Formats: sequence, C-alpha cells, structure tokens
Amino acid sequence: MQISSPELTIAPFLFNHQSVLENLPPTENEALLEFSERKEFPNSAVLFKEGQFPKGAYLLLSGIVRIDATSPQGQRQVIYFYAPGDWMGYRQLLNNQPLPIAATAIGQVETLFIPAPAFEELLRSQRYFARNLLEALSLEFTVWINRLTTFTKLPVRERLAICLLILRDRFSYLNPPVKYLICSRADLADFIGATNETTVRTLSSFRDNGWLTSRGKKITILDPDALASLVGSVSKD
Amino acid sequence: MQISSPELTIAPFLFNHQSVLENLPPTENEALLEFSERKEFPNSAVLFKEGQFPKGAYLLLSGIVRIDATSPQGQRQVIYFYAPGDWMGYRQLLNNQPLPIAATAIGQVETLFIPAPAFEELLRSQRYFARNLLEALSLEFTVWINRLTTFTKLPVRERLAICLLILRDRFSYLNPPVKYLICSRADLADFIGATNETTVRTLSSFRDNGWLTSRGKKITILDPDALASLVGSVSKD
DNA sequence: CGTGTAATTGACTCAACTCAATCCCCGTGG
DNA sequence: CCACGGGGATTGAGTTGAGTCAATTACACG
Repeated sequence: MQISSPELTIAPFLFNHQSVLENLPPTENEALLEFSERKEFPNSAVLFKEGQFPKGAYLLLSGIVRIDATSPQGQRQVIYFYAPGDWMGYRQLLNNQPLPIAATAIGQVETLFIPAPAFEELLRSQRYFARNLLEALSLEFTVWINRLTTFTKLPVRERLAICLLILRDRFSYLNPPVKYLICSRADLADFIGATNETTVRTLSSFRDNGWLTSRGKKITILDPDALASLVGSVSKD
Repeated sequence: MQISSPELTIAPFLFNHQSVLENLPPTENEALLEFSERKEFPNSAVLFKEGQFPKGAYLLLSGIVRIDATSPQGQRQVIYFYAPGDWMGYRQLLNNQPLPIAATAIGQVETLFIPAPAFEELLRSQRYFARNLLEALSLEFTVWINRLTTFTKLPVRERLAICLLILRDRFSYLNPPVKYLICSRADLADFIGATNETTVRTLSSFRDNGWLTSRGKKITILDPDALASLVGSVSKD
C-alpha cells in the first residue's frame, strides 16, 4: 500500500513559519504592527545580499522569494523558496552574523519589514513571540535532515520531482493563483544540485511522460500525483 | 594564496552550542544545576531513539555522541557527532514532536540531563538561557547550508576528508586525549553519503598517500594538513 | 581457536557530468 | 509589425566517479 500525495511529498521539506504569529495575544500583535513597515519589491529585486549584516527581519506577505548561497568558488546553491507567512533574515539578527544567503524576489513581492532594533525590542518584551520563534527554529531541524537525506540518497529524477512539487505549492499562494510556475533551468538545477543539462534532460523525460508542459521558463504541472508517486515509490520496500 | 587548516576546514560544519551557557547570570546557572541530573552511558548505549517523544534535554559533558536518522526505507544517514558542550534532544522538547533522530554513545559518555518539565520551567523563567538557546539555534542555519553545499558539490574524496577532520576534532576532547579515532566504515559512509565500498577505497587511497593509518575501526590521522588542503584546494579558483 | 561481523578488493555497470553545438524564446529597435 | 541579437534551453557524444554484486580476508570476541 502506497500513500503519496503532492502535499505529503513536500511537507518534510517546508518550514512552518506561519506558527510564529499563532496564538499571539492581541497586545503582541499590535506591538508587531506598530513597529513594522510595509515594503514591496518588483520581480528580480534583491531583498538582501550574502555577506551583508541584516538590517531587519522580513515577513513575507505575498509573492515568492528565492534564497541562495554562493560558495567562494562561485558555486551557487538554491536553498529555499519562501511563501507568504514565512520569515526571512531574522536568524542572523539574533546572532549578529553576516547573512550567509541572498534573497531575490520571484515576481511581485510584498513584505512586512521589522527593523533590527524593533525586532530586538519585540523579542525582549513579547514573550509569546519569542517562544514561537524558538519553536519555528527548532522545527527547521527536521527539515534540514530531510533535505540532507534527499540529496544524499535520491537520484536526480526524484529530486527534480520534489522541487517541482514545492514550486507548484509556492506558486499556488499567488493572487490571482496561477496554473503554471516560472523558474529558470539554472534555478531548478541549483536547487536540486544537478547540472543544467541533466536537469533539462530529466525535465524533458517528464514532458514525454505527459506529466508537464513547458514553454521557456513557464512550466505547467499536469500530473502532480505522478510526480508524487515517483518520489513515493522510493518508499516502497 | 591558499589558506586551509584543519580547524578552518571543519568550522563551517560545527554547531556552537557552547554559547548557550555563556554569560549566564549566576542565578540562572544555579537554577540549571538544581534542575538537572547526571547521567552516564557506556559505549554503544542509546541515549534516545528515533520516533520517541523526548523526555528531556541532554548537555554532553564528556565523550562523543553519534546522531543518525533512518528513512522509512531503512536508509541511514549519520547527521552529526556531538562533542562536550553540545546540547541534544532539546529541539523537539520545544515543539512537542517525536525525535527525528537517534543518539548513540561512542565510547564512555557523561551528560547532564534536564527533564522536560524542568527545561520548560527554565525556559520560562530564565531569560538569558532562552535567549542563548535562540541564538544557538539560529547559528545552526549556516551549518546546514554548508552541509548541503558540501553534499551537493563536493566529490566523495573531499567529503571523507572533512569527515575525518571532524572526527579527529571530536576525539581530541576525550580525556585522556587519544591520537586516533574509532569509527566503523559504515558510520563514515553514512555520514558522507557514500557506499561502504567507495568509502573503503577512498580511505585506502588516503592510506597510500601516507595521510593516515588504520587497523580495524582505529584510524590514526598522520597528516591533517594534507586532508585540509585537499578540501581547501576546492577553493582555489 | 573457531566464527561471525566488518573490512577489503575486483570486475562490471550506469547515472550524471563535461564539452560542444544548435535551437528557441523574447525583448528591442527600425 | 517584423527582423535581429543575445541569453537561456535543448540535444548530442563521449567520459567518469561512484554504485552494485560477488568474493576474499582480517578482526574481535566468546
């Protein structure tokens, strides 16, 4: 018996930052809004760069944000695609380190920006907020383990399937919702840790299977269940 | 110009949990000790198992602890080797999740165990402790990124070199200090994400280079600098 | 001093990479 | 509205690092 849906397939790879604002007393919610400001970004805008010290934390309100890290040798690794409800750039605020990652807007993006001093103040004075943040961070542990295991043990085919399902999920939160996703082959490749060519070839094979169509950067997932069961089939003993 | 020492090579892969107890006011330190109890484990003892709910948090006082995760398909991934000063099992305490990992003693191990209710109480009442924990968790982010990039972009040879240098570091904290490290090929392989055979072959090649000697599980690193520069040489443009 | 588990070696295979060429989308300017 | 140019996407051919399967050897422990 094989249980695998697109939702179950991607769940192990997603942070759960939405919980940071859950069960927040009204006073803390107000404090948060009081200290914050709205910031918008056009497509491809850079929210923050690798190596910078963070100026504040971002709460993503709408749109998608890509996070990547580039090694000294110029190797790029796409780390994550953030969706509305996710917090960004706050970790290094907590420990005064330069950002190890860059954040780039995919399409139009709206955020709530909390400047560093305000964030510190919230953390000091707002008990539930601090606690929720601690929980959110501790939950990430499992996500990283899953990500590691995926890279180590799954072949490119499965990794790409997961990647596509994740992107499909992220794009589903857009308003208005879109039926396709937009992503360069290079971004796909750097997320799954494969070369451009291998990624293209694997994508072609998915297309041949009738699981998706593509036109340039625009990819339409036709059969998410097929992708999920491709990954799920790894689970069958 | 190439800078690469064993220490610099492994730093990107190590948590910095020692900071959790730094700058703690005397009252908080006392509270911590009051609530905690000493627990010891013999070689190969299991501190906690995957799937269990955590009964408390462990602070490692002496010895080495191996952390691994096993996928539903039986694939094992070694996640980390903890050294004295590191905290274990506290993340799932914070979010009431079952442990995604198992912890096993490597050699004789001493820990300070803080039962769950006491840990919660400390967190609630001890402001600096909570804040330090938040910092420690946020610092892990960078470590995971580095781990990901390593797995994705570096060949087995480099991954094994890093693994050996990490183990060398962990074993250096033993009392009395030892000149060698003890680790099965399977553990090495599951840490670097390679097969047993590939790991053995790569190890043999290191031996042929005169960088180490081995006898069973006992591996003596003769030339850590050579291993470091092997990894470092990736950095040269 | 056997005996089972772990380590090692060999032969073969294959997934994924590299290098190189060609094609196609898409924005620009005439 | 269409030709043009450039970067991204695609395809092809050849190579190789790492995996699989199978056998042999070396420890470690009762």
